[in-house]
Amino acid sequence: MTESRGERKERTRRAILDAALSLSEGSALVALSLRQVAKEVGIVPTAFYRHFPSIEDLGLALVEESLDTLRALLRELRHTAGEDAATIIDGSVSVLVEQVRQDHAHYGFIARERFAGPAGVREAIARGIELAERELATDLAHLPGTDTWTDHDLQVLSALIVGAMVITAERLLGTSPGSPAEQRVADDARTQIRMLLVGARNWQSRTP
Amino acid sequence: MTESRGERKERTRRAILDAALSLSEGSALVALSLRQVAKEVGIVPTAFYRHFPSIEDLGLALVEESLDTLRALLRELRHTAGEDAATIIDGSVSVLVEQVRQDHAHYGFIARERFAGPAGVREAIARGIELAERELATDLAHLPGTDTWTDHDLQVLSALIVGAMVITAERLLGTSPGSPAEQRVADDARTQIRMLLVGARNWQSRTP
DNA sequence: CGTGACAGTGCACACATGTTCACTCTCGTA
DNA sequence: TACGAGAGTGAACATGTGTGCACTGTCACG
Repeated sequence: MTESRGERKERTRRAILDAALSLSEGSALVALSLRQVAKEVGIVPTAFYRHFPSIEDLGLALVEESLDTLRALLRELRHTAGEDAATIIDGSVSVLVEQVRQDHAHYGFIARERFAGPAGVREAIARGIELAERELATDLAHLPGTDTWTDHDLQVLSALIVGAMVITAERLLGTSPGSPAEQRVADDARTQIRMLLVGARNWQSRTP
Repeated sequence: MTESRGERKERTRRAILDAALSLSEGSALVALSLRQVAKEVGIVPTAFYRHFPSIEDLGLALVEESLDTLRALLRELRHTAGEDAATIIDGSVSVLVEQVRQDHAHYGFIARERFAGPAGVREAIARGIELAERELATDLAHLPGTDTWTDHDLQVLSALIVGAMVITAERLLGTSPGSPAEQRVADDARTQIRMLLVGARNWQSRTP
């Protein structure tokens, strides 16, 4: 017995989460049956209840986990410093590519459940994205050149950038790691955010 | 009997489509059962097969229909002329708001099934969006001021614009018609596309 | 007028699902 | 060392599901 009681429980909990993640791939959370995941994990259906009261709660746990990796992405992005804007952008997109490649399952889950998931799941994801927008806005406010900007315009700009990131992530999900397609998506994303930043640089907030 | 045989069949076909659209709202296509829609329509389950060979095909028909309304949006957008760029943008966003408001069910369906739907459905939607990007790119090419642009850069720019439109549509889906929230989303979208176009105006394609 | 195509019915079946309950066995603790 | 908590079992249930089959009635057409 090299495993403690708690470790063993945690291990099957993880197995359940992984099974759910893998099974819901190519479909949706709502099309996931308790018995299916139980069979995949290798436990009897009723044992599922020892870990989650329902599939819905399993979904919420999965969202929580996925949002964690999303937050990790943001943290990583924040540390992507550089000399000029161009290198910052290039680095950020690289980080995005890396993360999506690495946590493919989680990002796929978020993409799928963002609109198709149950209400609680949808709201949690929406909150996560909003948070990203707000954080980016405050980050932008501390950058030089944004002194003439309205708070609201900064908010709108970050929404635009985050939106571009989301769409890029969604596109990346459809490509395989290291493929030319992935490279193309990444390059295009870099170009897009550059365009977008050229726009920002020449922007002039109208005083309200 | 004021209804012909064919009209009657078409009517229950429509009823099935509408029922599926309404029932899949708040969930997903994959979580839709044949018996459920049959009960909603008021026919016996097996009668469903007179109209569709399976739920999956029902889904494809719904996608087709939804993509039709998407194409209608594009057509409408194309006719939104104006003096300067600003009025074109304002008009286009207004059209988007109007259309999403009017065909809420279809756009919601697209948003939900874009990633959570079965493979065939996902691909059909992806093709529809790509088509929109290509069409916008050729439209942009005929505009003055884009002579120095690379074909590829034009393509990337339209992907960016279409992406912003998609995200705006998704945001609009969460607001109720005529609400202040809807107004806010629309206004922000106008600002975003303006920013984006300022970027485009100052863009300089690197010769490859 | 008759007849056949065919939308819709009703029953049947085999199967999957969520949840219940009483149970076993084993680790951690008192 | 004794025991209790609790992860996992296995049988049972009511219910929902897709689909097959024989059927009925009625509109359209020869």
